[in-house]
Amino acid sequence: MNKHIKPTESELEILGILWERGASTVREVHEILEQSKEAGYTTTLKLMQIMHEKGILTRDASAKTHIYEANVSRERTQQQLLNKMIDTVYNGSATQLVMQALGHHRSSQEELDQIRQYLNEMEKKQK
Amino acid sequence: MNKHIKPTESELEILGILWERGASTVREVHEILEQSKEAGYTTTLKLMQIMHEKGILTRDASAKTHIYEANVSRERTQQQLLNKMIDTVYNGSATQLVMQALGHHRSSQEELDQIRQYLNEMEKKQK
DNA sequence: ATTTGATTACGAAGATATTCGTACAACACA
DNA sequence: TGTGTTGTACGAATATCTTCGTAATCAAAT
Repeated sequence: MNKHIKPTESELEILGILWERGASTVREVHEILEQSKEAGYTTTLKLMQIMHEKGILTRDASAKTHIYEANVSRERTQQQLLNKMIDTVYNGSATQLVMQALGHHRSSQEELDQIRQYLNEMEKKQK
Repeated sequence: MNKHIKPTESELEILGILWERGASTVREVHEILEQSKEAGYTTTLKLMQIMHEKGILTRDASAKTHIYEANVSRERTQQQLLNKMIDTVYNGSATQLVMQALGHHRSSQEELDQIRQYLNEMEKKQK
């Protein structure tokens, strides 16, 4: 089965936090969420419970305070969203997306080199 | 005023078509939409009417068959979605996104060169 | 043991998005 | 003029997402 991940906006925010922190309690997630967004605690709780029902999160409920963890990989989710975006918004051109991404974010010298190296490797493989 | 664009999934699909085709009738949009999605004609109509109400589309209603056009630029919308995506899903790293985009889409030699050239220009500007 | 604080469970309200049936208007042409 | 076709308007049903109040549960502190 090739599970089709389609997290909502709010769910993505929570996933982002769990990917960064790893397994966490609702309170921990909520406290980070609060920094950028106004929300009640039970709202965050409910969201995470629903995500658990959907299978997006796993949880350890052995202790009173449950511990949640992302059950979809960051990479898979990234790739899925990226593909969708290239398809609908960039009309299929990954190159367009790449250049726009580069154009609007200051990249360090190291990052530019990293990308260049990546390009070189890709070229070799093509031959 | 800096309008904050936040098209829904369905709206994005329609925008994508209008960006490609330019001003179009509901039927024209609908026929393209049908190729990748199942939907009734009136559903597409309603969506485009709502988008018009929201200001996402303009329309010429002088003739019986109305003609719709995107009222948000592709670039602005791309940038907005891209930023959001880099922020939440790529943890702020545009470089990560760029490499993943390159890694999963066969790029032609021309495209690779184009990107390299772009990198060089960016480097010059930095100094 | 009782109180206090933190946590989860549950349900429901509100908001938004999606879908489509039906009615009405305009047009085409036999 | 009458009939069929194509289009828009409108409203409503459905689905989904988001938010939060309240009650029940558990644990720690007094």
